[in-house]
Amino acid sequence: MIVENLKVFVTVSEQKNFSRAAELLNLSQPGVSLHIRNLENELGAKLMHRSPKQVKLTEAGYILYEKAKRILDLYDEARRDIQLLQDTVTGAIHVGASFTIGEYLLPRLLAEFVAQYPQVELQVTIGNTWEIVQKVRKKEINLGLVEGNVTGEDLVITPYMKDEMLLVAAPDHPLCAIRQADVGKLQHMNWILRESGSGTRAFSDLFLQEHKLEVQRTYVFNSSQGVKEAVAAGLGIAILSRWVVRKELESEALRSIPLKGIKFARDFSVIQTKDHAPSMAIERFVQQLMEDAKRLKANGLG
Amino acid sequence: MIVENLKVFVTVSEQKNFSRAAELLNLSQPGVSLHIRNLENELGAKLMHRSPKQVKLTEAGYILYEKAKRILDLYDEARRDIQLLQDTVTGAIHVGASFTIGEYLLPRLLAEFVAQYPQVELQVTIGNTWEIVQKVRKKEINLGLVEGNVTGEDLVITPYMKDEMLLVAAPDHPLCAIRQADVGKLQHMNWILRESGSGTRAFSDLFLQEHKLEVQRTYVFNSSQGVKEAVAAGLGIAILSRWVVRKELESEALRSIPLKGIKFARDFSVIQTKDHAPSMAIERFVQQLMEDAKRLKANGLG
DNA sequence: TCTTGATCATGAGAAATACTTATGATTGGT
DNA sequence: ACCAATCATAAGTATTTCTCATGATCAAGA
Repeated sequence: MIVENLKVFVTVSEQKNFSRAAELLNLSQPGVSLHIRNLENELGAKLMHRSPKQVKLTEAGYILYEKAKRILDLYDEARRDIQLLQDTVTGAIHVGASFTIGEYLLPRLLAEFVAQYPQVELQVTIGNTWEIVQKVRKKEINLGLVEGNVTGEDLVITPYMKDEMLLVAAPDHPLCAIRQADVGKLQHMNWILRESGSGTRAFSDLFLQEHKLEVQRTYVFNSSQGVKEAVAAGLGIAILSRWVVRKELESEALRSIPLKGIKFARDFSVIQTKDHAPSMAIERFVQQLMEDAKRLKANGLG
Repeated sequence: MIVENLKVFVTVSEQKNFSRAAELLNLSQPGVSLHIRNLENELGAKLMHRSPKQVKLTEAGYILYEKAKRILDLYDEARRDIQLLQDTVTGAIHVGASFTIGEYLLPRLLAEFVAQYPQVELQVTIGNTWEIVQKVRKKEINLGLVEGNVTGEDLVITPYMKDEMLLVAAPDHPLCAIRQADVGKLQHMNWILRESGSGTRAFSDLFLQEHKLEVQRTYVFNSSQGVKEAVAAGLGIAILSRWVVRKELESEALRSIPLKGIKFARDFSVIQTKDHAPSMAIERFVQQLMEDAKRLKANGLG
């Protein structure tokens, strides 16, 4: 224990007996003597009169005793409060997440959460945005983490983080040669897309539609990994979250193409049903999610 | 330091930076990490989120932080108060003591006192009761510890301990053969006495006079040791404090002769001048003297 | 009076812990 | 892609703590 020295001192003071204190503390009697001697050396004062018949606090000892008792109380309180915090947060959480969030952001968050609340049982379901929203509605999961503009009267939707979307291509793609690409350059391209129902797909569709871009060919994958591989192989271009392509951008396997005057962005949101009060565990989970997002933002990510 | 773990934790919490905390604490950065890890293991909860860009307390960490600050404050208070106690008790004490007290009781008391109040400079003068009283009057010494019935309008005399006097003789002395000696048997004996002015001498004189005892011969020594040697050599008998002959009685070098119906006793007293307020050091010294006497009494001595 | 029991101190060696240096991993900035 | 800052990890060393054995003190009882 952290304050063991003081614990020993208080026990001896109250027992007025080194040997008895040693037993109570599961220690040898010389061990107890040592503790007291250490304290006396550190404080530069004799703390107790010792004799075979009587152990009695000196004045200095009494001063320390009064403080030490309060210190031990405080430490116990701290331990109890922390324990209580963890005990309160029990039960199970079933989290749903879209592929982007579930594969690239959630793992670290979960690790932190279980470290702090080890009593909570966590289950994760990954699916595309549409699937997750459906499961939240059917209460098959407690909360969903998805991207894009989900709507629904029966749902509570809380954006918690900005997500930057990037237009990516293989490094040897013609677009990469252009100094300042603009949207006009994107006509008649081959596009790699996620399947329908995916938030990333919805985002891409919206972009293509808004800028009236003609598409030459499309390839559809139902995983981010597939999309990335296809883009890297030079099969086409894609719009993906920065989180998804972070590693590939660093290793130059993919390249991000900035588009003049266009900043792709969307929100990551928490989706919950309206009706019943969430459990303590869920509340804490959301709280930690928010804090984590804040921390990422402070670090210049988010 | 006793609460070093918490000190490290608080420092890191406030600096929000392990390395900086390490510098402040004169520790290596891994050392700091270790402290925090130990705390986390002991409390079974993660205390801080660590990242190169930010160190932040978890909820459990915040709980501990609040308590830890108060614990450190309490410990500092304790240390300060104890230091204050010892600082207050400074200066010099000049103690005078009669031979009996000075040689047989004072040494242990002094050892205890300097352990508790190391800043006090102690000087001791040993002399017979009369000499000590004179020195107190002349303020050559701060206080005197003497035996017997000292009187004096100008002095404060505080008895603090009973002293038992014993009639002692060599083991082969005729008196030792008598089963129940009484005062009558003490006529025409050889007596070993201390010099005039000694409290022990005054006690002996009073005893001889009260019981109208004729003395055959007297030998006078100005030290207890001399008296004991003379008695042991069979030169005569003497009345001495139990404290003086304790060892000799145990080793059978001398024997105590109980006298029917007579219990020798006198007081040990503290002698101080009336006029000026004693220094803190002197006050504490007297206080400790009293406590020590109480402790001896509790142990069946006094 | 001698022994006995209870108690605390001390010393030596063993076990546990803390500390440091060197190195690795992560992250954000240039 | 590299650099700087920061925390984690590993291995070896140093320090501290612990226990066992023993010694000293003291009072009580045979």
